[in-house]
Amino acid sequence: MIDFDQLDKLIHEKSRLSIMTLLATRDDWAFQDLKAELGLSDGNLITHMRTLVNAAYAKETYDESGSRPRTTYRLTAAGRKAFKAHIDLLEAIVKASRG
Amino acid sequence: MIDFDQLDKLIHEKSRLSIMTLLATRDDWAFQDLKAELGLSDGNLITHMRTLVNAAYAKETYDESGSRPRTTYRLTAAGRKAFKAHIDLLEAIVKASRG
DNA sequence: GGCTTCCACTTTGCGGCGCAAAGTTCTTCG
DNA sequence: CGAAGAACTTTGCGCCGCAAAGTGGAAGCC
Repeated sequence: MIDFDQLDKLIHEKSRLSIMTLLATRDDWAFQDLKAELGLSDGNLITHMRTLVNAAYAKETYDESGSRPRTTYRLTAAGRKAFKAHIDLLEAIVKASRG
Repeated sequence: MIDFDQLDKLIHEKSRLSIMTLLATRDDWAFQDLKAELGLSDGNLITHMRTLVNAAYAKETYDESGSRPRTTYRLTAAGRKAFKAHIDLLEAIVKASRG
């Protein structure tokens, strides 16, 4: 049977699952773009991003060269690996539920 | 893009996702069997089952005919439908993450 | 046939966390 | 120079997953 314990709680949470899915599709995401794309509030999003950064799943980059500050995020190798493992598990769940 | 808001919070939670997956594979599940299969504590499991029953995703049946009481659960039509929709969404997420 | 043990749930309490509202800092505009 | 807005940050509330303690009744023991 599937080992549901291996579902990474950090990734499984709905908002972070959506964030990780976006981060996996493109190298860099600005805070504002994530916010707009996902419709999350500022406070909500930053909390999730901090969680992902603390887990070393994402890396934060400040860019102060422009007039307005700009924070971008990208997956780390560990983040990409953990996300892939998570997706593999989800796929197994889907398959088990269809059988 | 995928609408992550449609992920049913009741189903998405890790423990309940595992419970729903089991309930979907077989008609009837006894409380004790679910507990043994998933390794959840009594209090944890009953809380989740109550949540699912309250949501009308599962139906509870008491059987007092034997010497020991026995509580069994099965998915309702609504539960089966909601679970299927959830699995469809997970599948879409998996596909989007592979592309 | 009482007394203890065990079984099958239930209830309770705590800790953690998602979420939005309010706050902060800095830049731009009149 | 003061007000407005942008881009985060902090704070506080409320919900909820979880295990530890509780309950009520059957089973074993003598």
